[in-house]
Amino acid sequence: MTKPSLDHLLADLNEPQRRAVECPGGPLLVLAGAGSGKTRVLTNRIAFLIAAQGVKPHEILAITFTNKAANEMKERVESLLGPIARTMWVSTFHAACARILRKEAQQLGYQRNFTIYDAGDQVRVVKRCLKELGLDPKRFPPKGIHAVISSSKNRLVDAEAFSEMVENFFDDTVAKVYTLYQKKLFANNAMDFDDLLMRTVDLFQRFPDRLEHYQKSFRQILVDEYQDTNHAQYMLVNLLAKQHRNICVVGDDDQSIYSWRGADVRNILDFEKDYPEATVIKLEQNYRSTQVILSAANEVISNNSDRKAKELWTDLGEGEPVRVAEMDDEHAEARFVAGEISRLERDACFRAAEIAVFYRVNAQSRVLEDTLIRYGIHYRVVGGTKFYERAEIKDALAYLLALDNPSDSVSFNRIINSPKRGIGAASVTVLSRFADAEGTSMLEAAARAGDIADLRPAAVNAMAAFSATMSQLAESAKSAQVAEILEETLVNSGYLEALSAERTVEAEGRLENLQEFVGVAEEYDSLHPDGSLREFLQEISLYTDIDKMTEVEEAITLMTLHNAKGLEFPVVFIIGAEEGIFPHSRSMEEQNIEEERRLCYVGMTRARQRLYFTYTTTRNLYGSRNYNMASRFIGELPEDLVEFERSRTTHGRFSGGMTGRVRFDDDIGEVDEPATSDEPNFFNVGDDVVHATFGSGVVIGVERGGTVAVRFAADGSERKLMVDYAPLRKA
DNA sequence: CTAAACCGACTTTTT
DNA sequence: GTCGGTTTAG
Repeated sequence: MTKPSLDHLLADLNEPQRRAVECPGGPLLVLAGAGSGKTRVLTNRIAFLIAAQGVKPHEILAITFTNKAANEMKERVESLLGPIARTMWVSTFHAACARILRKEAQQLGYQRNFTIYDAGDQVRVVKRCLKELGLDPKRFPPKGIHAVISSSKNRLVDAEAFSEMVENFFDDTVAKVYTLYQKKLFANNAMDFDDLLMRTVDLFQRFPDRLEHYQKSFRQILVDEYQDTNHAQYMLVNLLAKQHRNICVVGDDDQSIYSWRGADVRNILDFEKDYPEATVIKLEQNYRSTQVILSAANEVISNNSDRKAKELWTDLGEGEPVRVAEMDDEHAEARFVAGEISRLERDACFRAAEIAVFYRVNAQSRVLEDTLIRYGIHYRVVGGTKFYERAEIKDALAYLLALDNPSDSVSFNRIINSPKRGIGAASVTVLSRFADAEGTSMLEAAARAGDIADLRPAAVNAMAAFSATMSQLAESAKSAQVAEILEETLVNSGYLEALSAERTVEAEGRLENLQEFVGVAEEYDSLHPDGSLREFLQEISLYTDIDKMTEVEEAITLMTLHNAKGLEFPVVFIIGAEEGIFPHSRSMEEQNIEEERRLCYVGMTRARQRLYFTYTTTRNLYGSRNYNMASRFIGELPEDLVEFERSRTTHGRFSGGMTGRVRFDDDIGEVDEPATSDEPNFFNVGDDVVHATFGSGVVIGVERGGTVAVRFAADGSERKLMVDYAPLRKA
């Protein structure tokens, strides 16, 4: 790869973009509106610094919020500069901190193989703390306590500082839990997500030479999505930038939607106060959406106070009006969306992959999914229950973590009786007490189960067997590749066998997930032939599903508005635009309307060509019926840019007989509704059916979501099957 | 110790 | 409506 010419790096940039790329150094604030080409500015700027300013790649620290964004940036810079770009630090805050902390672990008394606990693990530890302190989890909900601890860490308030500023009884209790919680993490040689940030700042403050070392080495620092940084992250970058003051932050205050996670818009709003000599550049030309969409979004967001004035514009042309549809209920809404999608694919030649539906809460996706299945529209859901949060994946992961870090008691507790080994809560408590008394890990204690007087013989045997399995696995883990270790673990632990023995549809799915996990490990092995289990775990622990979201199959995309940030689609539906849903009732209580409005702005500005809003007059959510008004955000749309329509429903018509084939054939979606009665994939209770594998049977139940329950003649087993996927037909 | 029954929570979640 | 956690019965 030859050096790119500077012209190449500056070509096709507009004036402000070019100024941002060329800015030689010093503090730089780029206010980048949605779709204004900020990623391009960021990558070209990095390349420019290296090619024209003589900055070495390893002197660059570029921070993004997702691994996906980091990888994309790395790739793009690499395509500009070639492999030397690989020595750059391009990563998330958490990954950068983990890297630093692994190197400096001894300074803080940690071992470098510390485990990183995710949110679920964290709550589990809090629960244990509550138990040990004899506190009632009803009065002190673990999740709530954890939230306080987490937000304290994000504000760099450690357990000690927290204890000193206690103001009431509740906080006093939290302080005790917080202190014990930290003690436990340390004993487990573990850190939680928030620790990664807080402890790195702590490291820098306690060991100035360490700070100086990193300050010196990072000559240029760039931070993306700066509006979403929390206090700890703010401190981190500002500490690191102190020496060279070459700090470039990019963001958009109008897209700050994570304040509830500790993000502080002040960080970006006050940048010019922090750095009075800062260069400020606004990117307002949008290369994504039609002018109608932008004008509508501008109008909505202008209802917010306390923002940096910004007005997006485009030369892509006016475009279609924003369409707003009122529907009777969530089913009609779903049918409207499905009908429009069919129409767009047929008449306007949009591909499924170009269409997305956004909603405020995950629970809204279910009805939509049911309907899409019935319409035969392929979809994929981003977010929701995440792959790495599924029980079986966490179990498998816990085995690997325990092999790598024997001190990790959270992982130990997870796997000691999974699969069932007859080691119940009582035995584990005894074991835990023994481990504490002896000052050893629980795994070590299990190996010495025979020495523990209070254990039942059966439990002793089970623990000895478990311990033997673990040491055998640890032994072979020394030389094997990750995928082999994983497979061996699943087999030798008996996990796979227990799952297979269940013979249920659920277990089937879990086995598939585990297979996929093995696939992930195989991919890692082939990508990193010299990798280790530890490095694999490191990568996995900071990984989320969104990272691997690629536009592969032809399917529409379903996700929450939060997950939509940073993405774009030619066609966007925002559903459930109702007071109480969006804006969400919780945010209204907390007076966070402005953040909801920013969320709306984010959603709208994802759309390239077509934008839809839908709302319903009545909605069933969480099992009860609600009557909502249209969202205030609908009212904030400029009338002349909107095309409004209402479902032409005759109210009160229901097709009777709840046999699982309830249909309302009375609204706009009607034209595209597939026929039900002669559908090949439609079954009623009592139908005789034949399955390719299981043989003949009878339908004993019809459920929502295109699922039928079938009892099979061969073995009398009852299975739930997806009619659209299962090889099932009427006899 | 395990399985069934029961109870209540439930916004969003880049790491 | 569903999940996860806790209680209770076997």
